[in-house]
Amino acid sequence: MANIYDVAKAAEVSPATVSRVLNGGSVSSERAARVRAAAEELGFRPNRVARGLRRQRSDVLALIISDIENPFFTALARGVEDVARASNLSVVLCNADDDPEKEAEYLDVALAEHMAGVVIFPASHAETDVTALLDRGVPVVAVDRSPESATIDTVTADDENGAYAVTRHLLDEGYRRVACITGPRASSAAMVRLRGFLRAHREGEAPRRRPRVAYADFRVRGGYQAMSELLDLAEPPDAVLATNNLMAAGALAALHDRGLRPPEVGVAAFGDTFWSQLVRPALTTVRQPAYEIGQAAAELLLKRRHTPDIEPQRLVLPTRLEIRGSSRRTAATEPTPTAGPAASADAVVGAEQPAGPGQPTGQATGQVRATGRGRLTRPRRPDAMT
Amino acid sequence: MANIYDVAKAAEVSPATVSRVLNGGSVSSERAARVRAAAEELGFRPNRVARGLRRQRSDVLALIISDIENPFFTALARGVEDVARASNLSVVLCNADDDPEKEAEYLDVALAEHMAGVVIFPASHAETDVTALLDRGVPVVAVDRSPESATIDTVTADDENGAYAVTRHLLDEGYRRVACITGPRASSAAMVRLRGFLRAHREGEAPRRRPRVAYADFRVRGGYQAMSELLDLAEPPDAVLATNNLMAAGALAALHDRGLRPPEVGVAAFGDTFWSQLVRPALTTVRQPAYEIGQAAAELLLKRRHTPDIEPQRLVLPTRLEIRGSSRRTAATEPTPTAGPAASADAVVGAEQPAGPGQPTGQATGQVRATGRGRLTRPRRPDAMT
DNA sequence: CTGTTAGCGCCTTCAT
DNA sequence: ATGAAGGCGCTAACAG
Repeated sequence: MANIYDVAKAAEVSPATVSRVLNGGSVSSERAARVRAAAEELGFRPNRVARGLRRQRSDVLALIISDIENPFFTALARGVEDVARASNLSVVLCNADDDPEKEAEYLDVALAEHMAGVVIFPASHAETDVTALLDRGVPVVAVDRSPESATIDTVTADDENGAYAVTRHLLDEGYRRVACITGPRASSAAMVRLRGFLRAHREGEAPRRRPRVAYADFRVRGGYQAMSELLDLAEPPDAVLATNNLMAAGALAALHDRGLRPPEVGVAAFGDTFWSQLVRPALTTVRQPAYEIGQAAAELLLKRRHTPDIEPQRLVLPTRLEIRGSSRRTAATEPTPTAGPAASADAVVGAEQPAGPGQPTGQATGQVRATGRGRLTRPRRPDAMT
Repeated sequence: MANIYDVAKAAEVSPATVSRVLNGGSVSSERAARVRAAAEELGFRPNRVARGLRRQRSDVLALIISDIENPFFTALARGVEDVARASNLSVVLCNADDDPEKEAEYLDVALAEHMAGVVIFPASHAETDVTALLDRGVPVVAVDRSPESATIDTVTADDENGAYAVTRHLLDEGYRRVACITGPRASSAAMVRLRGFLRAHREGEAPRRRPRVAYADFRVRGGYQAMSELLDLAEPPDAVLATNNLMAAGALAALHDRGLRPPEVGVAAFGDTFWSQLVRPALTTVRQPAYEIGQAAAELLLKRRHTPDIEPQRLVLPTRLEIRGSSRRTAATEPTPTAGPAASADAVVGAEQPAGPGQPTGQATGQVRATGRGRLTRPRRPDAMT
């Protein structure tokens, strides 16, 4: 494979001139043309490894996530990618699989490869250690939570207010015993969301009794079991908030198995996904601005890459409440339709359309991208968040 | 950051000795211990960029996929990863987004970074060009289809027989006008699946009339429109096969909007996903062995890495038919249940359980991994494929 | 604007 | 078993 010396020889210039042509140094247009022609002729591709060694920095950015199967991350990845590509950086995805050890390996790779930067969704608050990267000047931005090991740029969704808003919504719909299925106590996300849930209960005009909280494992099965146990109580809840989409799926299955059907029992969930609009009735969710988080993280990275010494920032992005049939009690008290099982339960607020013709496409291929591309033709409700 | 010279000095040996300790050369155990201690002390991390430059090869493997949001790829990625990690290779994911240009960029990166190998799901049969990689000795394995530009190792699912089997199943269930919603004519996957569909029709005891085929775009919206048009025909189909999961979602929505409900109209789809078991009734699918494909691809890559000159291989892996409520006409002719809209439509074949407690978890976290880990406790039906 | 030169960190002969 | 030395391909500093 040709290198710059070969090109230089063919173009009858020095290697430095070839390098300048490649990297935008000042070269007479005549020589530059000769270089380009020679490079083309020889099929020359600059060797990034050598360049990286010399420059002590590559132009590849690592995005380390904990679960590639989670739609949140796919949207996040697009946000990172779109911003990075605009700055001529490539993004590689590393799937740490929620395993601190695997994550450490990828952090090692990022370090040893002198990557341009790392966007990381830390597998663990305590164990994730990014100091080695920082010591070597590799910018690191954390998403969702920040590692204990260092104070760094962080981008998070405003989960607490999201949980608060959706809980308020359930209470406002007239549900009286709203329960929460949340994740393990060790998960800060689970705790933050729970906090918002509890705050909404404390604030009501009439003080309410302490709401039921079930701790599960962020998985479908856990959601199923938690919901089942809640329904077995002497005073079962009449609505439930699941703090992630998998547990919501489990909760829906549990309800279904007992012949209960939202919004008879109200259901809402954290995390808007592909199937949120696909199930009948469609599921009320708190949408996390995954794409925007990715964008913001990449932007912070680029900023810090340019000016390493600015103060670490903490960005908190608002969530959005997507109110759908699963939590609209009003729809449930209407007469049951005859045509199809859920023909009216799909009715949703305002200008939103039923899950049929158009919207699901947006969801499937990444609704969040729509924002970036201006393809979001549906009138947007104002954010339910303050 | 410390380099081997620093370590060598601290350990009072030569840099070559340090290198040998790192890479398993012969070093006296006493010196080796000194080197290790010094390396530990200095927090030394070998610089992979320099190593890559010297060795002309990295130990990172690229997986270039066309759509990170497609569950097929997430499972595929796990398969690649698990095999690669066993050989101490890291895997980075590159999301080419079905864009040949983006794909070319990532191929470029893989080339310029001297990656250990590339597993690629080619965005285009015609445009994807991997010759540059091959010329430089970077092994490339194609998944699903092989690029026109070269004959290389390829791993595919047996889509034609999968389509054949599921179509047979629909016919055997007694559906008489089975239509197919397939992808664009330019997509070889769409054409191969269609071929299986048509073959099943030709083979029946009684020759059947030529079945309806709708060409759509592999997206939800396209599936919706195609289904709508099929239903508008004078003789609408009583069953439909969608050749990917997104179009299936669209088709389901279209049926729903007309008050039709599977299995009244039979529905089956290519691609088993998270929500296949979540919808009611659960969706009959042709499961593609994504994880296994990933494994096989990585294994081919490793093999070729070691022995570059073996003949290119073509592996074809069997699909599996997952029969669920959406295509079981017998269930549909039973009296409509009173408790909940879908209480009985969930009944599924054999030992398979309803979508509640356990199975969805397996799905959500990657059913295919279960196979690898031996966690698949449910009795397996024999493969419907021959 | 252009060429010469040194060296990024490592591995790998080649000697010993 | 060990050390010395060259060079992978590129860029940045310095001269001209």
